[in-house]
Amino acid sequence: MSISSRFAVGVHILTLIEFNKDGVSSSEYLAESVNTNPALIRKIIGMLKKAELVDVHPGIAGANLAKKLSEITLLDVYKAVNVVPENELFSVHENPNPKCLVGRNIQETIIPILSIAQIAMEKVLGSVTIEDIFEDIVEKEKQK
Amino acid sequence: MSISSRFAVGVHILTLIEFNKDGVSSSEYLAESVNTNPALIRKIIGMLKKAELVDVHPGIAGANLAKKLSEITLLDVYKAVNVVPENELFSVHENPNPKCLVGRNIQETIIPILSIAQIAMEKVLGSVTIEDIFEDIVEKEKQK
DNA sequence: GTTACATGTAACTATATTAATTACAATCAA
DNA sequence: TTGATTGTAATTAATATAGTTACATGTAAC
Repeated sequence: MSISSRFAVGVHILTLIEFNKDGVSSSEYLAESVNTNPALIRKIIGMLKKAELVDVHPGIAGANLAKKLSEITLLDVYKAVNVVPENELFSVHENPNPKCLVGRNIQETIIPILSIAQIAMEKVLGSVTIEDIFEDIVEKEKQK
Repeated sequence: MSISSRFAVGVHILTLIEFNKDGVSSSEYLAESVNTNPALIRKIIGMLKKAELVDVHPGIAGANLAKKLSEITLLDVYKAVNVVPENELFSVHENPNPKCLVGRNIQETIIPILSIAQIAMEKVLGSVTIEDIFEDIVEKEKQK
């Protein structure tokens, strides 16, 4: 199974809001770039708002960044859009048999290891900001 | 989303086969420890067999390890049971708008970053062997 | 060769998530 | 008041998980 593309879409949205900072980033505008429909964008924007990454108001067109580009990491977005349950990237079978030596110890043995693996992944996301994405897109575009 | 517990069950199975190496690890025996049913165990064992981590034969009761404990990493198990598509822990929206600056660059910008995050996670799994799990269970049990 | 038992698989179920979509109430600017 | 936008609920189709039943296939032992 894969982590929902809500995360990638969230990054796309935030980056595009910045590129379009002199314009109005309505859900319809954003949806056209992502290539999906506005309702889905609004759902994701709602999550980003809850995490205080964007400002957006009912009745008023357009979303704006609530923080500086350099202060929003991919990890912030990842957590905002709720694609992985807290500390549960890996699910573990629930009721191993306590009468068995392995059954009664396996969870406390592997859960910390799986947690370290998850944190290693999240640490990478935490080291990249939307500003990095922004700059990289500028670079990539230059080369075209 | 979470990664399927097939992975944790796979680790459980391999560890238990080792603890039970003087006995017969039938799918029914393993299922009792995992606390699920034998058919599910056989399905997972089948994947472990395909990855050459266990030996098992139709008609003959019991599965055995095909490699030394210290030569089986959690990453081997993770790949064997196919819980995450190759290099696609993160899914990315498929058809961003090429007419938009962000749309036509976002994929090639974020995919390498997401790949680095995934590899960081997998590297942790690659650093732990079933032997480590085995030893840790021995330790945990001593403390009880 | 028949019996007993185990593995390998297919099929089916219930549940959950994703992504797409429609619909509409609530909100605000002009 | 009008027109446009956000917020949100509901629906759908597709896919994955985990559990389960059923049975053909394969092997050993009698």
